[in-house]
Formats: sequence, C-alpha cells, structure tokens
Amino acid sequence: MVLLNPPAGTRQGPDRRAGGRRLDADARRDQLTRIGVELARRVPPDQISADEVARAAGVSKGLVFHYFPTTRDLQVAVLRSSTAELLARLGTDHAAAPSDRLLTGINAFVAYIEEHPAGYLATARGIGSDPGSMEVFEETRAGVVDIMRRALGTPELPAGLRIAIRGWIAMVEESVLHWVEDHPVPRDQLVAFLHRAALDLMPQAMAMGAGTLVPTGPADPAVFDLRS
Amino acid sequence: MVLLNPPAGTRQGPDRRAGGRRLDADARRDQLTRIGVELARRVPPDQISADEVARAAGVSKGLVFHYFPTTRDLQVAVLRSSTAELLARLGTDHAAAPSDRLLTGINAFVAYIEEHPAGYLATARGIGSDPGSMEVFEETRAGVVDIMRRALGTPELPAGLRIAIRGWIAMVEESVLHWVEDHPVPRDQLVAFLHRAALDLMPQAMAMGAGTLVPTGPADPAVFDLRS
DNA sequence: TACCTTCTTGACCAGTAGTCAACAAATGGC
DNA sequence: GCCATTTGTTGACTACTGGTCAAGAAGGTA
Repeated sequence: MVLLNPPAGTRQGPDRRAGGRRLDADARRDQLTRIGVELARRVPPDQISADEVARAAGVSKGLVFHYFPTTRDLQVAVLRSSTAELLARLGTDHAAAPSDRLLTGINAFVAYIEEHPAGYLATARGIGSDPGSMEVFEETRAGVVDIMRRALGTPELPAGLRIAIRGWIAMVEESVLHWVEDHPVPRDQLVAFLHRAALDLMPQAMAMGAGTLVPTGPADPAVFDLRS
Repeated sequence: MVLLNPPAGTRQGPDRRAGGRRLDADARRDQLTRIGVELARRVPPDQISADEVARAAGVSKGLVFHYFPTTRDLQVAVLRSSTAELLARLGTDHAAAPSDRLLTGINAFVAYIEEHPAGYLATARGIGSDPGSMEVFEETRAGVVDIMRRALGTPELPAGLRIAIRGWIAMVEESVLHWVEDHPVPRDQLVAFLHRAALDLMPQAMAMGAGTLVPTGPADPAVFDLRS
C-alpha cells in the first residue's frame, strides 16, 4: 500500500521487450503510428488508448505520451495515416479523360471499402466531436474534391460546383457503405449509377449561383411519383 | 483526509435545490433527458456527462445513474430525443403531390440546420463509435427514407432506389452543412438543385438491379470536362 | 574515462464513470 | 394518528484511465 516514490536507484534490469530497444524519434513515432493503424482495424479510432499502443509496442505508456501529448493526438495521427492511403489510391490514372478518371476513382473507392468495410465505417462515422479528428475529416474530403478538380482540368471550382461535388462525395460514401452490407444490386450497376449521377449533376451545379436556375434538360415532376 | 464511510445517521438537512424534489420515475427521466437536450446545444452529445446533467437538474450524480445505467445510455437518450424533433418536422404536408412534398421537406431540413447549425453538425458527425449512437443514426436515416417512401406512395422500395435515396439524403446533409458555413449561393438555388437532383436520380436508381443499366435520357461524358 | 544529449521508464496524480448502503418522502392499511 | 412498505434519492466510496515527471539508461564524442 505504501508505495512512496523511490527517489533513486531502484531500477530493474534492461527488460528488452519486443520493440523496447532505443530508437530515434522519427522511427519511434512512425512505429507507434503504424501500430495504431493496425489496432484501428479492430477498434474504432476514438477508442485507441495510449496504454494499448504501448503494450502492443512493448514500451511504456509514458513513452507514447512523450511522442503524442494527448490521446487525441495519437488518434488523430492514426486517422490521418489511414486516410492518406485512401487519398493516394483515388488520385491515379492521370492520363485518361475526366469522365474515365472519375469512373476509375469510383471503382477504387468501392474497392477500398470492400477491403476494410468495418474500418472505413468506423473512421467515416465514428469520428467523434474532437476538433482534430474533424479537421482530418475536412482535409480528406477537401482532398477528394481537389482530385476531382484536377480531373476536371480547372484551376478553381465555382461555389455551386464545389458544394455539389462535396454532396456527391457524401452520396458515394453513404451509398457504398449501405450497399456493402448486403450487396443488393450488382456492383457494376452501383458504380454506373454513381458515375452517371456525377455526369448529370455537375452541369446543373454549375448553374447554381450563376444566376440561371437549373435551365438545362428535362425535369418532369411526374417521374417522382411511383403511383403514375 | 480520513473520511470513512459514516454507516449511520450523519445526514444533513433536506437541501431542496431547484429540481431536487421527489418526482415519479417517468417525470424525472424526462426532465433529465430534456436537460441533456439543452446541454447538447452547447456541448457535443458525446461529451455530456452525468455529473453535468445532475448539477443542472439540482440532483445528485447517483440519481442520474439510477435512470441511465451508463453515461452512453444518457447520451443516446439525448440524441434520440433530438433527432425525433427533426423527423417530426420533415414528415408534414401529407396532402401535396410527391414532388412538392419533397420540396417542402428539403426546405424544412435547411431551416432546421439554419436554426441549429453547430448542434446538427455535432450530432451528424460527432456520433462517435458507440453502438447505441450509431443505432440512433441508423434509425434517423431510415426514418427519413420512410418519409420519402410514403411521399412516393409505394408500400416498399426496390433495393436500388433505397440505396439511391440514402445516398441522396447524405448529399443533402453534406451540401447544406457546407453551404451554411458561408452561404456562397442563394438559398433557393441550393434547394432547387437538391430537388432537381432527386427528380433526376430516382428514375435511374430504379433501373439499378432491374437488369437495365441506366438506359434513360442523355449522358454526355463531355459535360464533365470543363476544358471543353 | 568523463561528459553530454536523447530516448525511456514507472511511480505517481487527478478526474471521472459507476456502486451501494442508507435515508426520506410518499402511500396504504389498521 | 401510527406503523410498515414501497420507491425516489443521496453522497461517500472505488476503480480505472488519461496524463505528469524526476530519474535513469543508451549511445555518441572528446
């Protein structure tokens, strides 16, 4: 019960555990982040604890707090590292035409979610209210918007188009997350639908804020009535 | 320092604070939930603590834990109570035509977010990874889908259409949350865009899973190339 | 060897979620 | 009016976990 701080010299042997060897700062930080990303496949990112990461790495909890001042910082680093991979996979295929690059991107996104369904669900919805995590979310979504901007070949996006692109990205995310639960329609039809949706929505989105109110093409209210 | 449990009779006076009077179980539970909803306007729902609610209600922390076994249960009750109001506001206007009901619903949603921008952002994205909270999220989204199903006048939705509706809802949410930050386009144009998007997407969605692959209308890949 | 820098440790502390035995306000006979 | 039972309520207590810090070990350098 009486465990007073032993001010000197009561130190046990080296105790070289798995990752316990001395590493330089960057290597250690990377190692801890990697271990966190590993853990995030099983545990939602907002439930990763410094203690857990420390145990998995074979180091002391204090060391983890040395590199990540708060648990949130650790979680944000894990989150950022995870989303970086997704962004990297979406931005390929630079030579093709915009419409084809878009299709490739949608396929890559579906593939990514098929690989880590639980993990992506946790990072997409299990963000929590932490400002740092929300910032990563924002960065990621902005990153996807920027990939689309480059695919479109324009230096900047009109406000209406930017809003529509963000909305469309959310639609893709939600559709795929819901689809992956039980695959109720063929995969290629889902992809085609989302691709087609982008092609249809963007021209109208450009009209937003430009004075003209959705002037292009037909829009028959009756198509929205299944009883007809 | 030595505060041993006084096993008998050391109890101070009645101490009737604001809400400290004896209430029957249902009334007390409702009161605590209401206070939680109040708090949720300032604090993200996943940061509401039993202690805080207890203080605001003028009762002991133990009492809150009597009604809500865990802090999560409290937060989920708050969340559910909040989203119930939103659903109630979206499902009105039963007499109008489907397309008009849709428009009314979009307007109601935009109005709701304009009233509680921070609160909605926190509940939409700050859900966290708690299973209970995710369940409320699912219930809410399913509720909106059902409102649209009734507006369409059909007893059940084809799989492809259900996916598309969920996707469209996510698009509306994301677009409006982004729009409300700085209102870069006129409100009515945003609403018109989202309305038009639904009218355009749903017919194509119905084709999903029905064998035919997006057969209706024009789809020119060139419209997706701003350089043209 | 002595010295310095940098990485690492583990005892400790603080705050908070959750428990529980006891208490008190109503309620219902008698 | 009084006693017994039920049920809402309390607050001291415990357990756990995020975070601190003084001290030490490992490696480099002269």
